[in-house]
Amino acid sequence: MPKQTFYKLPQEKQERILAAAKREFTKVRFSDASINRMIRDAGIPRGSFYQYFEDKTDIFLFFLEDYKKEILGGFTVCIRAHGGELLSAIVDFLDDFIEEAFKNPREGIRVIVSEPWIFENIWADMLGGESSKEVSRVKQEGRSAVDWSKLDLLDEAEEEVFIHIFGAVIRDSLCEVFHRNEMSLEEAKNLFHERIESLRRHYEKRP
Amino acid sequence: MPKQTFYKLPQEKQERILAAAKREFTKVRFSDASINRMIRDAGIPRGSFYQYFEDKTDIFLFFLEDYKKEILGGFTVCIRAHGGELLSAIVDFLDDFIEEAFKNPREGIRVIVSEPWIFENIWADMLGGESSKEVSRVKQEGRSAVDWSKLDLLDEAEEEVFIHIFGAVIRDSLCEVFHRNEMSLEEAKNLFHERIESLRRHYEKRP
DNA sequence: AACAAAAATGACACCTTGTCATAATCTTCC
DNA sequence: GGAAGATTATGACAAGGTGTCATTTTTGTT
Repeated sequence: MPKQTFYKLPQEKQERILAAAKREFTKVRFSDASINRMIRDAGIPRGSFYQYFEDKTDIFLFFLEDYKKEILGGFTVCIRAHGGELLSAIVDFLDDFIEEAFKNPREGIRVIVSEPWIFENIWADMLGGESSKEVSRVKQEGRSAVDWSKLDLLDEAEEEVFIHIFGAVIRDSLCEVFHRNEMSLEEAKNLFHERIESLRRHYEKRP
Repeated sequence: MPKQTFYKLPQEKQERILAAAKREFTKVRFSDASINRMIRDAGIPRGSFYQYFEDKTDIFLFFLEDYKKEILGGFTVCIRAHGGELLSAIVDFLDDFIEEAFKNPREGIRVIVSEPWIFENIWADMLGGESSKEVSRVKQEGRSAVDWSKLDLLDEAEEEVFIHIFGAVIRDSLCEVFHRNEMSLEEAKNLFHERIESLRRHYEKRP
């Protein structure tokens, strides 16, 4: 996370830097992102960057806080719209997400799938772990929007385990869709549907 | 995959290069691996490297073929030892794998978790996709070593879906164990057990 | 205003990668 | 054997990346 100095900066400058970071990180994958380009874009000298951030990871994590709120917030809305049904909600959410990603070819999605720890970082916020107050709130909301009684889980421990399994499947599928060889929109959607349906068949309570 | 020129090289030189690649890729994560170090280690000039390989990814994929055979082969033996019970086999296999990884702190494991597409590449060999003849054979053996009748899967399609879900959970857990904050050996093992047990409870046929 | 602390700055050292002109070597054919 | 042609080897080079640090500028305090 940014150093003290960064937060003392005028709002305008902070935003300019965040915007440049966002442009860079949504354009190329993390490992290809360049500090050089970001500072050129933001119009700050090289030395200043290191006055504000430790390194690329540092500014990325800062940027990610924003991105997280956006994603988790949107998902929570979606869960509510589906009356707490997590699995129906995710299908809907991913359909939109993929469509969007196919429209703006590849942009943005790279943020999530480019490094294993990134999705995990996002996902962890639905579980626990240290996050900023704001993100914590968003996380709590998301979790409590789910109607857990519809799933066949023994106790809170397995509830947590399920969230991990669920997250793993989504991440894995996202990687597959956006990382490997080309795939049509229909194929991509279908890939998700199949997997979520399998989870539903085995994890939803039967009457 | 390597260019023609590489395969015309004397065996000894090929092996020297592969060995150097292996040392590099098992020491640092993919994005930090340096061609420079590899060629220095292997004692070949810079220009030659590009005569043999396209780039870092190219030599990595070459190295990975070897690594895959090792991993998939070992897992197949383990599946057989468990009479085809996939879930029991994976618990056993991962226990060993993690113990090994904790002994030689962090070495090797990086290969798998450092980039999302790597594990997928390995895993894909249990499903299909283009692989070398040798790997294909290993893959077929692995798949047919599993006693699928013990799992509650509708048809071959869901069998395939399950392999993905299964792989996703393992990869996700590996990332969690080796990527994020420190974790004790016991905690790590327990993390896997919990998740595999949940899968077992929901995916194994009930009497 | 004078002094100390904090922040800004860009040149620098050192790394990386991929290319390319040239040199060395191997093939082939007469 | 030797000359021509194809293939391979080689390291210097350009272009770009990162993190540091001595120096200048700004800010805050007495």
